[in-house]
Amino acid sequence: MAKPKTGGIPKNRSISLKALAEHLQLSPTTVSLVINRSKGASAIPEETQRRIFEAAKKLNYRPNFYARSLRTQRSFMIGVLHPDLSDYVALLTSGIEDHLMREGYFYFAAGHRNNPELIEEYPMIMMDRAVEGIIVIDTPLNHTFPFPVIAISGHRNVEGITNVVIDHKRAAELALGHLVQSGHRNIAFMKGPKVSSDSEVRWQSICEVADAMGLAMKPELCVEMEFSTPFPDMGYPVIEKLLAQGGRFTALFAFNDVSAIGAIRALRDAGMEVPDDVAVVGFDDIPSAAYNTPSLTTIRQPLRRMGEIAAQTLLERLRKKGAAPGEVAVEPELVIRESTTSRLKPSNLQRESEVTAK
Amino acid sequence: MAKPKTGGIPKNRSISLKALAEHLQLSPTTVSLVINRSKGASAIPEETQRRIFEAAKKLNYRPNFYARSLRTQRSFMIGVLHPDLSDYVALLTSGIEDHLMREGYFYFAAGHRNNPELIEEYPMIMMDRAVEGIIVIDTPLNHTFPFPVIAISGHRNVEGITNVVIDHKRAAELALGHLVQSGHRNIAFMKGPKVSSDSEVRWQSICEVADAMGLAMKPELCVEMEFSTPFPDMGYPVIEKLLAQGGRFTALFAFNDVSAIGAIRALRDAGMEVPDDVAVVGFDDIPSAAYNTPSLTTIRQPLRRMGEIAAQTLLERLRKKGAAPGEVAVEPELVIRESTTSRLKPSNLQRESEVTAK
DNA sequence: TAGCCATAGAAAAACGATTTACTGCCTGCG
DNA sequence: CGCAGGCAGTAAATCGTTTTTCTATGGCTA
Repeated sequence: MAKPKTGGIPKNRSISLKALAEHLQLSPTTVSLVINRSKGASAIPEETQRRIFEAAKKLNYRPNFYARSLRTQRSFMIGVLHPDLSDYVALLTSGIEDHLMREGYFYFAAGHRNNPELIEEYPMIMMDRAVEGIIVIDTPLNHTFPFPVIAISGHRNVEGITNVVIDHKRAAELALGHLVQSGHRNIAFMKGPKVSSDSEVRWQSICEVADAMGLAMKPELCVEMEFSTPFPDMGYPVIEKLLAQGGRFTALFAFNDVSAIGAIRALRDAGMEVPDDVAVVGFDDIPSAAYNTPSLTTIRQPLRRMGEIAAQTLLERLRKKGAAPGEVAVEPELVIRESTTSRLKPSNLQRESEVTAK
Repeated sequence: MAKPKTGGIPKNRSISLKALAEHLQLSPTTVSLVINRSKGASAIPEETQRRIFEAAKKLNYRPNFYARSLRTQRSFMIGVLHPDLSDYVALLTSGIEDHLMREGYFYFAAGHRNNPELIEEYPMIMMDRAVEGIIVIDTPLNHTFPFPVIAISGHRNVEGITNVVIDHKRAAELALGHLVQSGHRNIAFMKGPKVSSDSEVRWQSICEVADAMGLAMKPELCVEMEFSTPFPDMGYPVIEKLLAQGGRFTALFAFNDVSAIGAIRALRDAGMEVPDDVAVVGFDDIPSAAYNTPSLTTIRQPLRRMGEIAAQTLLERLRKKGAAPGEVAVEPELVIRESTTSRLKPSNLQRESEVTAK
């Protein structure tokens, strides 16, 4: 095992601007002006500026973040609120993080676990911590806030909240189109749990599209999930219920990939093979969708990209106050894999691609 | 769709202590003392205190976080540094978050993607933002820091860093014991990628235990992963390489669950069935392990718990400075599922349990 | 020679809390 | 009568910046 290199000195809690100024025999004002490259610094000669920078580097001066924030009223801090750190959330967050870091922002995250009190409280706490805006994922908000708010997969129409959503109508067309073209008529549907903000809109779109395609949605082939977890267990019991309802079906459109994986497990445990007995379509295209056995046919949401868009939109709103787009939509994509066809080889492992904003 | 209830007023950026004091015809001092329940507040009569609290509530007074932090030199903020938001990291983070929130701390997270510059830089940035300590996940640190640091899956011996680790020796005993008992002699081994801090220790333990069990580790049955991603693709090419080396084996001990899933896919694509042709053991017990097909036999790390322990240890070190335990170890557990046995039913879906600190 | 501008920098007032010393005023006690 | 101690607070310093306003000197121009 490597020897414990105890490299670079601990960098003790750094010195203050005042101390630095004293050391330089200058006033704090001057030093501050130069360090921040303010317009006022133009009056300070090159030589002095050099001295200042040099000393700052040598003494490892690092401005106190709190003092600075207190004065400038800026924190370069964004709050991210989500139900739970699922795969889905992790990908979105990853996209958010990418963009924020590039722009010099940090974020803090909090998971409310669908606890209504926490959903109320966290935004307040974040506000206390002076975030400049927040991004909520799959979380319904009822207030308006004194800062910009972006909702990913939010569908409320709240003043000051910009929704980043996927085109659910198109998604339904892709999924149902694929199944119908593959010859399926008896399709079972899984409605998302009430706590998930996408459930209602996604369901409506499916109904509309099915109707437009002349496809009957038989009640005995529809089930609704009762709870939400970030794990496949959320898809298991609902399939048991579906089977108990006794309808016959050759295909299943699941609410999302996580529940589709649980559903497939439940179908297998009941003696049915996927895709031979039942074809299954998921939603999201989380990383494990491609590696599940059978790999999942699914409606891909460009999650990373959606995270980036959310972050980008937020920062834009921060720059020019006022203009708050109500919605930014992205396009879904159909990814066909084993769960609706017989074995493919090699597996379809490609990742997300494009996006359209409107 | 629900009508857009625009509930509770925006809570404009809240008033200051001074304003509140003025409104009450009291000095800021008094109000501060009472609000913070300082010892000095004992001199203030009940009635006045009531008035103060009432007004604070009515005017929605919320102390300015920056001003307060500036004065008290406390931020109640922890930094969490990780390579990437994988399943593994998400679970740990979830545990960390649980504990921190309970104690009134917040955290910010950053993913360095194994970029050495970022690994250097992020702790500094976090320090600038006045975190009181940091928790690193699977990230090697070379400095010492002027605040407590906890490393999950870290194995360096650095002054001031407390490592939270799993007992790898025990883990190897469990995995190899299980395979040997099931009659396997020709076992293939996957060594983790260099960037992962667990790779070396885990490998050493396997070698020792194999040796102790009189099990030969044939070179043609050993492969090392070249890269690390949070997705199963990290396990795919390494199996192609293993097969190309031409050794015969009936079992595989993968580096972790993610790579095990990719490995299983590669084996299948090469015409071999799991577990019938090859038994596979993973490591971690991430949520999808139980839902993979075949479900994964694996060495479970109590990830959530480890996160909690890390957070708890950090806060303890924060309270009583000085005492810095070098290591806290937790016990692994063997979870037997389909990938090493023929089909089980129902699937073994239980979650993590206990832990031991030493 | 008055007026003006550029140069080089400093003083002082914020930002919004916390905290250490005080200040009067009363009352009870020896 | 003198004073200790409790009561009910307050003044002022401080945390470390940023920013607006100011000064002092010298040189140039009209």
